[in-house]
Amino acid sequence: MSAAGPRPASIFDVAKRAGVSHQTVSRVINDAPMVADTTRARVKAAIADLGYRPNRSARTLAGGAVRSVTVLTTDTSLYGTAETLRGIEDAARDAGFSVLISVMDPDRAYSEADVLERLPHDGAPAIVIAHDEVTAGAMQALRERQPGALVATGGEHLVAEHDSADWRVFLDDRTVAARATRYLLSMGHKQVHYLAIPSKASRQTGWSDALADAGITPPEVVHSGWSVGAAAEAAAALVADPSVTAILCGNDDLAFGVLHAAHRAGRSVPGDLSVIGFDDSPLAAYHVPPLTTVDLDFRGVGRGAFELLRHKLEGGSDPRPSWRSPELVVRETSGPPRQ
Amino acid sequence: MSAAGPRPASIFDVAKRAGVSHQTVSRVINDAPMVADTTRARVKAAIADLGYRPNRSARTLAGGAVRSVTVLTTDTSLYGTAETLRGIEDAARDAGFSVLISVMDPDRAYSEADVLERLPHDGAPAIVIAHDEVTAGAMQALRERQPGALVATGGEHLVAEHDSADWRVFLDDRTVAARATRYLLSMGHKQVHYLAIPSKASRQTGWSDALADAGITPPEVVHSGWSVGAAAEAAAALVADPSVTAILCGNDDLAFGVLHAAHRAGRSVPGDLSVIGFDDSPLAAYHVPPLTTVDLDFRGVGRGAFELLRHKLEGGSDPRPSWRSPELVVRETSGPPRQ
DNA sequence: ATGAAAGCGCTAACAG
DNA sequence: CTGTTAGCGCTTTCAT
Repeated sequence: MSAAGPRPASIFDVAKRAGVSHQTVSRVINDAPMVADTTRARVKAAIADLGYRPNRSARTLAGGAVRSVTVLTTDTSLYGTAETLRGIEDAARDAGFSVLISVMDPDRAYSEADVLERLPHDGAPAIVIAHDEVTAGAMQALRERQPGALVATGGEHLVAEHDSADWRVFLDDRTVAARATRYLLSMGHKQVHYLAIPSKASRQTGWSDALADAGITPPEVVHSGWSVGAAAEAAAALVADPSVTAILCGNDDLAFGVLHAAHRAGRSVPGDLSVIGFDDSPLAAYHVPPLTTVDLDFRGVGRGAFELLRHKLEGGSDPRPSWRSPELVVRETSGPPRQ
Repeated sequence: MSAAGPRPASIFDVAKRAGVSHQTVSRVINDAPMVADTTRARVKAAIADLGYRPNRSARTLAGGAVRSVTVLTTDTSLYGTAETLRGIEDAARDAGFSVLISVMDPDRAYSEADVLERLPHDGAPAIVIAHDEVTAGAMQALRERQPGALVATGGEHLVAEHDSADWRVFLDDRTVAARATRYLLSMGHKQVHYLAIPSKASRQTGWSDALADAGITPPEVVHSGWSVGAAAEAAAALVADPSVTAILCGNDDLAFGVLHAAHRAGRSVPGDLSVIGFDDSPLAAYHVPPLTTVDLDFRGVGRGAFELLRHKLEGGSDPRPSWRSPELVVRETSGPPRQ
């Protein structure tokens, strides 16, 4: 009813076999200096013979350097989240960290204690992928309890401006949203509508700012769930309205939903209607027609989040942002309005 | 340069504050019987006051019941993998387990030691989402080292038939692949082609079996990578061939790629060409045109994998498969060949 | 119903 | 360069 057979080899077994103290073994497995080459070799041989592998729990407990990150998120299947996670994993693996992932329910309420409960122990390093109320709450809770061991991605809108930014990593989707909106305007569209993802994304701000700058009153935002299906429904009325010629969508999935709805409503794209998404998900370029969207380097941001966390943990050289800036990728779902 | 401020409260702090021994506190946090109600209340109050939370590493080290699973996989962004992971997470959370995820590089070679390295300690419970050589290798390595603490999903083709199935959980995609093939044949297609995902999936076997049963020699399989783009390229020649009227694709992404290629080649779907995918990913129903595909309950399988693992760990009632069987979902990318 | 003692496997701080 | 001594915070097992 239980796991394996005999008790796994411990550091003491290795020590005995190599004829050294357990401490020397510890030094070897931690690549510490001050070990004679011959000793090191002998220990390594013993390790190999015994199939010894260090016990992570023991290491953590004994207070060695931290080697794990917990990622808090609500939905691993959303493109942005999944990619960010990938980036974190990549970077963490390179650094020899293991990744714990804790998925929260977007429809539940979490107390501070509930959030802390998700860490392996108090003060454990964490990265929050914040894009909704639940994750934003988790972010705040950890921010207060362990500011030195927290990094969050996203949520630009969620924190006060004066707050130091040394614990957050995000893409400037606001600026690019404004750019996308201006691009549509410049092609002759008189108005640009916005179909919003559930998260209060700053891209919405960029959109309305750009409209305001152009002297246009932003129309009412249409809200959608995260799924393609939800978007298709939410946008049904919008696409049916012949006066609507351009829709900016909170992400690619919503854009696909809009495209579907437009097709059903008999409106051609981009002839009757221009549609722009956010994410540049893998399908965007291969949709029929290919989707105009915004390239968002979530994977890079994930890497950046990990690097920043590690920096906070261990010091060392300041990590510099290394991800691509958001960029508008014009494909075939956008064009001038048909006159 | 380090985490939080003062040392987090330990079981001893709680004990002192509640005026009991640390052992009693342990009993309380483990819901053990044999604790007076008043004592229990007092301890709980102390826990709340101090904001105490048990340290997972210490618990694990001390040999308490295991409360974590490590999931080994190669790609968290593939639909099937992501959904399976979701299912595992859901079930694990319900059971109070934490989920460790270890993502392997599909293009690397891993020794047995490399695989074991990814577990927090020897004998730690693991679930392998096996769908390529790397994960299949990990599955075998763990199978040998710790048969009692391993469950794998997928990989029906990877193990000998006589092997007991008490550690694997999978969808019967072979049968449904045969059914899909027969469905195409029954509509009048003389031949059905297959665009394969990199993984040696049993759906390919189902396809060729169905053709053979119908007295048709299966055409050469066309191989594709996992991405939509790769599929579009891999299928370019196939879709350009007017004698090809039906293509079964290894998954939905490949199908989207084929649809894209077909569009570029000027072949109409389903008039000139029928296309069927696997997965019923969220986009399938909303593609233009909606994709005929196979519903695969990965999330259910993920749950099932966790339940099975837990059963192996703790005994208890036999978990029964609770996921949906694969089912063909006919939408608008399939039909009779144009005569 | 509660407490005391021992130890899980490891690292840290000190001795040599 | 190497060994010794203390814990880390918790759960056993055995007393009481």
